[in-house]
Amino acid sequence: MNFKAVNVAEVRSATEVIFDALRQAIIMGEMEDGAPLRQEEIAKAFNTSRIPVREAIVRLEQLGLVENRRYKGAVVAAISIEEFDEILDLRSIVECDAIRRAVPLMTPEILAQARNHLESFSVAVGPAERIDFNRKFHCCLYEAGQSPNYLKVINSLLDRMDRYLRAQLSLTEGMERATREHEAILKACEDADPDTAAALTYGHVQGVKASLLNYLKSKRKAVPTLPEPTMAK
Amino acid sequence: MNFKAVNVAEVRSATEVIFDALRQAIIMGEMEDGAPLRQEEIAKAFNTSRIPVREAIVRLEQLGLVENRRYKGAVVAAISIEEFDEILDLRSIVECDAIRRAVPLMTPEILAQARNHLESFSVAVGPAERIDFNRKFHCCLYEAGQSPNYLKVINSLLDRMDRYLRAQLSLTEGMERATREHEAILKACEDADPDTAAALTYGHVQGVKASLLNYLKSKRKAVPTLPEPTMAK
DNA sequence: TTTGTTTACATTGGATACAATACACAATCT
DNA sequence: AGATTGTGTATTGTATCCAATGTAAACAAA
Repeated sequence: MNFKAVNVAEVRSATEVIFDALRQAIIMGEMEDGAPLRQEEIAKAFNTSRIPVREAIVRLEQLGLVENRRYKGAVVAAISIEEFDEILDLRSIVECDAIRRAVPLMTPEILAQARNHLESFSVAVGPAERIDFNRKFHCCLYEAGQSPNYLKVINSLLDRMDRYLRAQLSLTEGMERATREHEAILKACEDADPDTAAALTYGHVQGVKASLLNYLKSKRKAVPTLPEPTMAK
Repeated sequence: MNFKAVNVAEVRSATEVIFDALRQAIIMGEMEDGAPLRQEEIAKAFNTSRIPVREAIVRLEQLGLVENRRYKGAVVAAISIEEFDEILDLRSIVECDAIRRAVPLMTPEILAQARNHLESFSVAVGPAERIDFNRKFHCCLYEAGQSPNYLKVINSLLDRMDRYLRAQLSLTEGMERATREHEAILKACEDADPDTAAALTYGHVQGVKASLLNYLKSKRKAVPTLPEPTMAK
């Protein structure tokens, strides 16, 4: 007898599989803002009926990743500039407090792992990889705090925002700044200095907010009323 | 032609109706912690099939109001003492910042409405009514801030906590203290003093945390290992 | 009595079928 | 032409049915 044991309790339902896949696709920016999620199409792709697809969509809707309108279906939810402003303020205060709670509970292992993520982040080439390690770095630190509710809020906000960071993390300037700030945050954690870590985290997120809003505003100003003729199909 | 127009788009789906009803029942404490939500039973009660019931349950699960285990069904989610501690810390900082953002945007109408809620709260007799007006008072102020994401987080946390406030708001002491603190918060808002309003809100929630944790700990200590014989059925 | 096994039943997960609605386009009228 | 109405099709919402799983009672063995 020769088999690989698998925890039966972890076998996932169709709903979970579909939810994870859709969530990942949206977070990674593989679906444009406003792109529709057709139940039948998704069901076929996963070889299931529409029932688990619908439940996955309901979950996405509850997370704010899609907007679901009766008899019209779900589309990937976009974020307005005003909402970015608000979400990043909210992230500032929650992540700031999350890391303050976490610092006293950080073990050498966690700090080492965070440093790994930081290193992977700084040498990553593609935007997707960078976004991924950026998140892993921050959340790795927050997770030390054993505060599942803080984490749920943070992750939910990051889920909605992450894909918009591509532009920032494609620029050398953005990468250098992020790496520098991450380094400072990690050092404060290693020094077991919660208040400094908290202040740096707050400043970091506010910095992201400033550069993101700046970028979005300039982009929208560049397209005053109509898309460029060359963009038309 | 003479008829009252009704926005058909607002006619709600079975899923929405069921979701609202279940959510309300859980918030109001009409279902004990751990009570199972049987799909068939609920479907019969609403004269629908189990499909919309399942989607409603998925939404409740995403909000943390129920725990849903595969092939075992959903039960009303309880909150541990550690989680109360965490949730109330999270509420403190989010509500604190929410009111800070809101104060500059408060109109006389909003302030008047808040005062109404405060008045209704202080004279309310039943715990359910008190919980309701307590929430209306606070959220009425936060809503002035036009920060839907702050509100969503706050409401989600309140949804999970509110029913546990019954005991606090059944005591004269708790009511008097709450009314006094509400009065102070409202005054700071009327004075257009965001920082004072924020500080008072923070203190208010932390006060709730202290008294709630104190109550829960004493209650659990009173029942060391087994329930009293008289409680057995 | 206690432990393990079988079996029947209750409950949930998912597939299929049908109903309700939106949308696009043709037909009609002024 | 333009507006209006009818019609067909795509899509979503819900009901019904079957399969997979959990639960507990009945039963057998020690």
